Amino acid sequence: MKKLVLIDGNSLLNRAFYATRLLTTKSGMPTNAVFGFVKLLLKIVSDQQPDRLIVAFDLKAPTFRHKMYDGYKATRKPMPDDLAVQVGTLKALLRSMNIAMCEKEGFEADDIIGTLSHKFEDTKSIVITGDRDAYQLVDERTDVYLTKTGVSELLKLDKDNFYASVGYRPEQVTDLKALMGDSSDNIPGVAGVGEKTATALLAQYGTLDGVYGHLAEVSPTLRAKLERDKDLAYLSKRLATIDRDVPLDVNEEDCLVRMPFSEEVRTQFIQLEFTSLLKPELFAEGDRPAAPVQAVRAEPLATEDALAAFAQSASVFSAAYLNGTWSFSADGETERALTVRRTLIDGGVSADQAEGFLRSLFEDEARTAVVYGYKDMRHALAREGIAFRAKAEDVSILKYLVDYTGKDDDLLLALQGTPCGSEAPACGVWYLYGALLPRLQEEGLAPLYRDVELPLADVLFSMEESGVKVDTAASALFEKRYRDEIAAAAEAVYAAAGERFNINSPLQLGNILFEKLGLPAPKKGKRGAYSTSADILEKLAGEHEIVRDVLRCRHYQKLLSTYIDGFKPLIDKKTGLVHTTFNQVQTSTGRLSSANPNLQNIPVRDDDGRELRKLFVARGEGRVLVDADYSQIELRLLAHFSGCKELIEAYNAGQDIHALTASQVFGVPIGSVTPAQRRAAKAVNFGIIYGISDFGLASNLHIPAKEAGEYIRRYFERYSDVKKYMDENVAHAHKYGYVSTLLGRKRVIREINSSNFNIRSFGERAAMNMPLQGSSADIIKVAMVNIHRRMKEEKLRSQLILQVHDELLIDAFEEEKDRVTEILRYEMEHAAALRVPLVAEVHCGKNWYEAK
DNA sequence: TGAGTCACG
DNA sequence: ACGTACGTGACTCAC
Repeated sequence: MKKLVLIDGNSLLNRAFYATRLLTTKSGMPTNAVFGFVKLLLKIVSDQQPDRLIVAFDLKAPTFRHKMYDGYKATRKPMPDDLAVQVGTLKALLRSMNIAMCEKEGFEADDIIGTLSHKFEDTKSIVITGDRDAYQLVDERTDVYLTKTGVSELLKLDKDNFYASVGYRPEQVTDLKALMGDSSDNIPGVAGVGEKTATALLAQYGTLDGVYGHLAEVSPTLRAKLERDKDLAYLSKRLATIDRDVPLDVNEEDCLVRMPFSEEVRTQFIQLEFTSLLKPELFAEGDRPAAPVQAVRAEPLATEDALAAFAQSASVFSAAYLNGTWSFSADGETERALTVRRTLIDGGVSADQAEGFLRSLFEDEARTAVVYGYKDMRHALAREGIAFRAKAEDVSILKYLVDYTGKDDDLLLALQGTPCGSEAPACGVWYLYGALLPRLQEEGLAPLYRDVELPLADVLFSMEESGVKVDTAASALFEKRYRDEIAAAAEAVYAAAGERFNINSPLQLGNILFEKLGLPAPKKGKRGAYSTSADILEKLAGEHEIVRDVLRCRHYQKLLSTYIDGFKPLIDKKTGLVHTTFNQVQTSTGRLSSANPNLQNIPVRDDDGRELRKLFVARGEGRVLVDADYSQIELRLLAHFSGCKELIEAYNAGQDIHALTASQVFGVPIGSVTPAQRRAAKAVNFGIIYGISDFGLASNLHIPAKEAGEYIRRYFERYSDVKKYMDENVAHAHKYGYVSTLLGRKRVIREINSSNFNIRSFGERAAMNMPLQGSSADIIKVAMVNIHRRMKEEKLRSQLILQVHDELLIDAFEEEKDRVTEILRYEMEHAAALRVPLVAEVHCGKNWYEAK
């Protein structure tokens, strides 16, 4: 006898939605119902091992029951938006999984299931649903599994246990509903008869007809109710009765459960961020390198012979370093994988032999090492005194370029869904490499990878290794000053408040300012929390002197904790250098990020904070810092991409672009633009780059949204090509799901087709901004690679040490200063040929403050 | 661990 | 009508 599983899709999705905590992807797409559904589906398949499986869905169109009774399901609330958007996601996923789906206009999923449960010869049916209506389907060929509180718990009802579990028989279900009704479907039943009375009546008289045949025997009040609603009772019975004769055209062969799933399903799981479902056994073997897995299991630990044999044959190998253990894998003539512990000596290999092995692989320029995080591995080897001279392939960069998801990229996560266990990361790296390389080609990203990102990894390695010199003596002076300022400001705050409290706590501060002192505040955020942000406080500065002291306290607290105390443990005591880490695979636009410490957010905007830059100095006598930054690179890219004639001509003529914008927006001659007008125009130009909105511009300029909207209207009226360009970006994102940069770097924007206005609007702004921000990143990366190469070629000893998005900093020898300045300017200005000139401004100084 | 705040381009 | 600027990282508090 064959086994057929029939799932009530809507019912189960609904249950899964309420039983699973709200999950969303990083981009905010809700996925909890789909996740719960798929998890249960996989469990059913694994537990039941069915031959066939069909998921039935309701359609929105009215059914025959609506025609019988206007009120049918009239009280049902509409699906919440977060659930409604998941129906399409689920169906798309099921289609990829080759799961048969069935829906029919005019019928509900129940009817489809009822019909299919008897359709096929020699088949036992299992119905999965959260709806008790399906009880009536239980018979010798049909079991019903009801979802209990969670979704993973199922209550099994079959012919034998039904009466004991439920208290009546399956064929009585419709009669029961006829009497008691069903509020969820708005089935009326007999008024005044509930579950208890109905069950008792049916226990006594068997059927609805039986009840009405023995009306004389029931109590007068009950008899009156039954007589009055007799028509409703029979109508209710028809409404509750599942139609088991729906005309359906279902091919039995299409309902086979096809496991394992295709690569497409794996891709969708990754996109939905269902990482816990990425189990290797669920997916087809496909193009996986199967051999290394076998080898790993056969030969997990290195022996002297194994090392020698591996080194002999592996001209291309993958390597990973995790928790003190190296692992290697190769796909050469002798497929193998092995692990080497550096500290614990396993398999008779000594520490020296292990080191020799590492050298023979990594210091050999003729080999290719495929790794995940080349820069980090190069650091790890450097700490052991081993150079990384082999040609490198970095899978983390491949993944970043090809399959950007915005998730934290740790190796183990990336390896989920590969056939390799955690004991063999190198095998996983090899697998990912094989999977990603073809996609790099397909997407036209190979030049960006080979000519820019991969060489850049070497540049970043060298920048991190060089480090930046910090003047620790000066740092101590700043520290003293900040502590004094904080203490004074805090005392002033306490005096004005009449009590001591924690000024660093927005909660306590809000209560003091807005409750105790009664300052006016717009209530903001959930649970009525007050905002104490600088933006709000600055508006209140005139109301009470405490506000200025709070701001002063905050200001110095920020400088002290982030740039003095925060830096201390990161400064190398012997050398006085800080070595930041540049993350090359983090941002959605292609920019770098900097951490531990972050050297890309050192204060500069206000004069007081800017002084901190005096702490970052050239590393000794005879050295100087050379700083170069692009002038308005994103606006120049906007002129280039949009083809806007006015902007292009202005840049070619070296005009002041903000003044020009001011003259256009405010309708005054460029010579009579006031400083305030120029400032406003500058904000408009920034707004354009960010994907402008009247509200955003208004809050930035502190003007009414209507006025801001007027600025924007005038801007786009004057620069209509810019408007057209922005619209094209949004349209492209809608159509293809991504936008791209000058060098073809892509950002997938799934938010763009969201039904949620906020999420969609965010996607549209991102679509407008990313090509500009990302192209700027492309260009400075090209410049960095070329600058590094030029300095090497010309044997200069000066070192590139920092990149701050549109700025480069070189720690230069005095005698190389002029040459370095020339190289910096030339390579930055020639990193791309645009319709407008690229301009870099270069300055020198003993410290970063002077050089800026 | 997440929210609030604030430093940068 | 909706409720907002784009991209980061670090520190602090409070759960």
